[in-house]
Amino acid sequence: MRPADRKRGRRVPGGVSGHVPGRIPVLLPYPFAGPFDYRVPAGLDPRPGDLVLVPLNRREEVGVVWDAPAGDPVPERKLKPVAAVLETPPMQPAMRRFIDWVAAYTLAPPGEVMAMALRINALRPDAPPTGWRRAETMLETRLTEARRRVLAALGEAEPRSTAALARAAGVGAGVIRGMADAGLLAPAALPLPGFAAPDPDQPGPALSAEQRNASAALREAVAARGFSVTVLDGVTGSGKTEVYLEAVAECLRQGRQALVLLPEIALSSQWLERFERRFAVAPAVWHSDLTSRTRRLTWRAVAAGQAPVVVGARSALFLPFPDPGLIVVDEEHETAFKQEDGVVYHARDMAVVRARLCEAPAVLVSATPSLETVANVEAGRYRRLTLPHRHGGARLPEIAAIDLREHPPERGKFLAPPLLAALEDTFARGEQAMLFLNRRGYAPLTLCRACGHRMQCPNCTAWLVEHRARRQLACHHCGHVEPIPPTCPACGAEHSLTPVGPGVERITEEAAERFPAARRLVMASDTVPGPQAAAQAAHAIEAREVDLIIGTQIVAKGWHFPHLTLVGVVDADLGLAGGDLRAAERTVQLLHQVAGRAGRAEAPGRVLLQTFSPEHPVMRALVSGSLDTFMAEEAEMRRPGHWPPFGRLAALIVSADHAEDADRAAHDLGRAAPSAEGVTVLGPAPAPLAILRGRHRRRLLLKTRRDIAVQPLLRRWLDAVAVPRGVRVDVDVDPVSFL
DNA sequence: AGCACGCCGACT
DNA sequence: GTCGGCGTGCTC
Repeated sequence: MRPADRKRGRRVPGGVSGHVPGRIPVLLPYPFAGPFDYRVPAGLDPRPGDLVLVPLNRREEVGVVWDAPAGDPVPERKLKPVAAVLETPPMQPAMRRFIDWVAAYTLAPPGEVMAMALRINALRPDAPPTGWRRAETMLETRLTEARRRVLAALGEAEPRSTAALARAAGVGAGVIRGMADAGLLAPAALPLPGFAAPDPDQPGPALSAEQRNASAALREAVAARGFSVTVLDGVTGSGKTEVYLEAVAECLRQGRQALVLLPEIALSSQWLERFERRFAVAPAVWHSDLTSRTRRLTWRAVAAGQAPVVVGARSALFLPFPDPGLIVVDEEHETAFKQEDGVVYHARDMAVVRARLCEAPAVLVSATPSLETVANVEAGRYRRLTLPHRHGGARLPEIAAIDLREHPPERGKFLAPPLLAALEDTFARGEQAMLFLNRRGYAPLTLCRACGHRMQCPNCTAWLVEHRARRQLACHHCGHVEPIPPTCPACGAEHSLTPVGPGVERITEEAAERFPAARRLVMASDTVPGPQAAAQAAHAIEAREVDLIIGTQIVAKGWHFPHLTLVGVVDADLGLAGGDLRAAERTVQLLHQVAGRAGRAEAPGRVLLQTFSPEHPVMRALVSGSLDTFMAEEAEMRRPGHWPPFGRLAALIVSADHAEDADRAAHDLGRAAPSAEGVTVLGPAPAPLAILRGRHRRRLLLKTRRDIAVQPLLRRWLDAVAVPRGVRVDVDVDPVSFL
């Protein structure tokens, strides 16, 4: 008998659990079509959900005992025996059903989906502690000044990490190492945030009557302990976070765990501060940049029910909550919730599925709910709570368009006179301003004035973006970089390469010329790379150490800057180019979110949209504040053609190293396309990014009525076509990107 | 995903 | 004569 079984008090053998006697299906974390069968040796009794060690092709792998018997039974003689049942807590039935559901919906191999739930190395023993405390026996021998500072910084209480200690003492990490070697410091486990119990009953910020009503409704949903979906739709600055934190509090009172999904956890320093203001402790956080130790400890704490609240990116959906009592998706309209590589899934939709499978309430939060969500409200599937007013008496900003045909910027410049005047006024009043342009770098295109050559990525159908500070041209799709050439690579002309169009760097340069006294801060994914940088930037803005923020879409996300009163959108038309189904919807959402950064406290906010088409419905909707009307009109445009949310879409992306291979495979797929009433196939056509990372790409789009499931159609379709080696077909169910 | 097997170039 | 390049195929 193995120790593991003894500890779990299993009756051995005989009691085989409802499967074919002596054999069990085991799902392995690889892209196989389904689980593999294994023989159960005498002395082991693996049950569904158990983590097991099994032989696989000369190796041993960790898998999970699955529920469904495998499809074609493999001949008895091929079966290998299960090697061991692991001590790790078994995977819950609700999680197994969730994995099966996601795999079936996205057409991903189930093992690949399960890998997301196991990828935490939960099995390895703990890494050695990574912090330091004072050694027990302190040899007060000749301490250097640096070493004395380290001991002073350390104090007697909490152990601290090498990096934190070095920073606090103003010494290098080498000093810490040396002290450890000399026995002055002893290793100690670092405390992990997120496991402290938040007190739901400690008083939080004062809520308005409107907020109290909404939070009462959410608390009821949590108290009902069943599946429901509530949409919390409140204008920017209405205090939605504080409202749903009351639902979290209710969940905690029940002793259940809560999960909050944020689109960009790295940028959520202000969210974490709000959480701490409400509950006095930090939540556990989950995202891809955690150290492996923190990952492992967090995963285990979640599995043991000891992390009361987890705030995380989309991958947090696959954490092993034994009994979640609430799932919140904040900024539910955000496309960042769509995972685009590996298993292609939408975390907002899968959060609703997970909530349903574990009979918990889901809350979708946004100031600009997606059309999908609005359609679900109107169909009666989701309940909607509305917060129509800003919190604390603040008013919504006044939004106006600047017609660039009437008010052109100076030649070679991008800020129109009315916007410059507004900036000047704002700075004169001592208030803060923001310029928004969703484009990183200096210029999106570099052109030779002599021969017309355009600097292009060697691997992608994309222009290279100039990053002047780094003296580089970069591809934003594949990461290719090259130095800015001194002469035109096509014609050899000197001084002929010209930047065309603006990026945030170029706008910053223009602002610096116009307003040399204004203190500027650029916020883009490359200048604000991580959580610390984001927190630092936010604090600098809050402390009024910054007058002008120039940023890409990362400035749109939920920030609260009380002294910010002017937002200038440099190119409001930017997102509308290209025939993307959701271009208008996304542009309205993004610009509305950006606009919502203005005037969140006493001083009223103002937003100026630079556009060449102020008559465009998107601009009209933003200016008049009639977002609901716009979305209703957008919906009516999609309804007759059965476009989402009134129909279903799935994309097939065919890619190959050679264009001919991609074309041939795409045409073969096109010929085998399903045809039926209510089913349309568009394409094949070259993808807008026809070459990406050196691979040639073609797209086909399957569109069906809403009452037709796309998965069986897709399965039959893909089974009917033999895809040659070297050609890949990726399936994207419910695509949000059409590149 | 690994990790074999397999058939073609530069080495002791 | 071998070491080894990574193309392709299998893993219950």
